[in-house]
Amino acid sequence: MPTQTAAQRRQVARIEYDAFLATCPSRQLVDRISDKWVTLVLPALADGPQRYSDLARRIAGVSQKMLTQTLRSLERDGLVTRQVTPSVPVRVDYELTPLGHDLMQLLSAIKHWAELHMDEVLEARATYDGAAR
Amino acid sequence: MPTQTAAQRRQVARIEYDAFLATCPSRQLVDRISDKWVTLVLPALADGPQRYSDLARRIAGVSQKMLTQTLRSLERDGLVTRQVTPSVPVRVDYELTPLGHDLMQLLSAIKHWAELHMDEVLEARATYDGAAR
DNA sequence: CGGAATCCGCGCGGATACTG
DNA sequence: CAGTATCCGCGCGGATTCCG
Repeated sequence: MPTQTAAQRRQVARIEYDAFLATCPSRQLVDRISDKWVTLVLPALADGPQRYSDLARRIAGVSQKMLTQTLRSLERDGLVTRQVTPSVPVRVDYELTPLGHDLMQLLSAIKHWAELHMDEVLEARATYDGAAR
Repeated sequence: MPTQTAAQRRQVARIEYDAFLATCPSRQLVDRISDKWVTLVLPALADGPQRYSDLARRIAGVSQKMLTQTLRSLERDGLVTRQVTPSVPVRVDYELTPLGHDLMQLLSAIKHWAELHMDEVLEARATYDGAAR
């Protein structure tokens, strides 16, 4: 008589498996990097320090919630610094750290690649969709 | 007497604004590239053609639904090709196109960067969390 | 100005079952 | 083996409101 049902054994296997994934360092960073807003915020900081409101305007389409959330996680990961100037009204500047500058260059390369090859992708989509119909 | 309430004007502005974003080509590709599974599938194809089941095993953690969905979108965008061998059982191989190979190199660079600097990020997180508490 | 807090819809994505 | 189809939870992220 089995002490576990098949469903229970599957459940246990899944948990151990997830634990293995959690301990894989690169996977954690890949998840963070492959974030919609991260890939837009970092290149936006390429030209030096930016104010919060400037970022919000440049990355048109982002809500303050997502912008703040993204900046906090980037600060936590040591990729950007947050500089508060206690004037009236308050002024907050964000700047890339050396580490963040490294990553920004990689993401900017992808952004540049996207702009270069967008037409080829659009063409491929048209062909694919046309053949299917 | 205004013909629109403030809420209505805001709504109109939002729609025109979204339309502008939709016509921005690079944004569409950035959205596609900054996909959790895309950044894992493309590097997995770096060593040449891979069978569906091989990919499922290498990218441990992906469901068939997500793997299939990701491969379909990559095929549609002209980044991978799908080769069906009608044997018994069926065999399906996926391979990078020249365009996909280009992008794969950029994503592999990011994956490599993540593996290299994961320790620094973990250290920054520990410092950040420690200071906050 | 630069957030924090709250509410909430809906779409991503996992689990399961079935097919050629 | 390589999918397709269906159900469904839950977390992402937008909208709104309030604060220092």
